[in-house]
Amino acid sequence: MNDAPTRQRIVEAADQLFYRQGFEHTSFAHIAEVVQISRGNFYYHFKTKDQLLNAVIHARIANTQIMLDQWEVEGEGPTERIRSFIKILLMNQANIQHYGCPVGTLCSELAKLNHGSTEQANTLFTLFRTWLHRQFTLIGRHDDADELAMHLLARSQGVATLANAFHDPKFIQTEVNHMLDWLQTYSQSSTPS
Amino acid sequence: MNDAPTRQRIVEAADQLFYRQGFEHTSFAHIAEVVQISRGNFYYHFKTKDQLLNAVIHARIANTQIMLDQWEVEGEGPTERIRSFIKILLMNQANIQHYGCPVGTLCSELAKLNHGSTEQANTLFTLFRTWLHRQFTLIGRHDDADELAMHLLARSQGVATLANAFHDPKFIQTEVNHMLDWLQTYSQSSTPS
DNA sequence: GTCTATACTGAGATAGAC
DNA sequence: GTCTATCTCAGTATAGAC
Repeated sequence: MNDAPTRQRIVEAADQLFYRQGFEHTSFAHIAEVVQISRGNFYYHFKTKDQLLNAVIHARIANTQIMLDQWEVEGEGPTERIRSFIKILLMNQANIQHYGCPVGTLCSELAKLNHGSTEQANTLFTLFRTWLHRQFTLIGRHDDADELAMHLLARSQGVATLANAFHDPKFIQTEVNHMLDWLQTYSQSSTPS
Repeated sequence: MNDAPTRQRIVEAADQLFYRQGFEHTSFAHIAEVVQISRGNFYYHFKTKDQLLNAVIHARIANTQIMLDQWEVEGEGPTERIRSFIKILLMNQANIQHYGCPVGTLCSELAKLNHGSTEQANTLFTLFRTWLHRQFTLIGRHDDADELAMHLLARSQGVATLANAFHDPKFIQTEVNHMLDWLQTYSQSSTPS
């Protein structure tokens, strides 16, 4: 099924289970079952559950960076790139309806647990924030690039949360359209005053 | 400290702890400690943790309904009432930065736990949704009242999630202002085509 | 209605053989 | 690097005295 080194397979399985069931609710036993190893073997690779969480967060950070770099290369311009961001709501529609946003739900859970890795998880948000910031700056919104970045981030977060509660694909589509329209009003002013 | 019947004190303490620490992370021992009763006594009032959760959700539904009714009475018109909704982000600013939105975080957690009370918790969202729906209808937006309600709900959810991650009061204020501006564009068209 | 005592379970974590 | 066996502890839940 998967020939990757055990450590990596553990991280991948944990990543999925943390997303689908939450960090706290996911037990070593469950992960071990998915990876098809014994619980004992587990501790050869990760001494504690928190260590595993850190590995998962770092993997997510790396994967997110790769995705953002990809958008940077593929997108013809900043507006087109921001569109890529907005459209992940559609790309991951099914998962979002089932489990919410992987970033938002993890950060919320860790914040409640008062967990030491809360800030590490929040850097996932920061990754998107600074990337969007750069795109809006390129559009010419030097003064409010961060504000626009946060605004868009907040809107997609909200859509994910409600989509998770109401399971309504039409709602996601409608909100994505609104966000694309909203973006369009800024891209037209690409040569600012 | 609190002379209310024990059952009610348990529900109130659980409500707070579920909000601050999450449902799963909160133990009977912790609640019992807050309420100053023994763990054994606990089971006289609630046979299971799920029963307690249901009591908490119903208490929240009742309290939310009271708040919405209050806004209905106090607000001079639908626009003013919707402003009350938007401004809870400022009213509860401190709590939201610490613990996120009480509705959103509970629904997200229960969805991940695949918990039987997920739908019950989601009715909290529905309460706001239908209330906002009515206000937008009164403004004259008969055709897209629900869409506008969901849109506003989503935006406040997103703001709560990011405020929880970044702890930035200025961000909340900025977004609230944007929402109030957005609302204003609709209230002016109160006599629709 | 409230208490103490206790049973039962599952989870994180360790030791040591292979 | 992987396994089995085991420890410890916290959490839910029950029984029964007061």
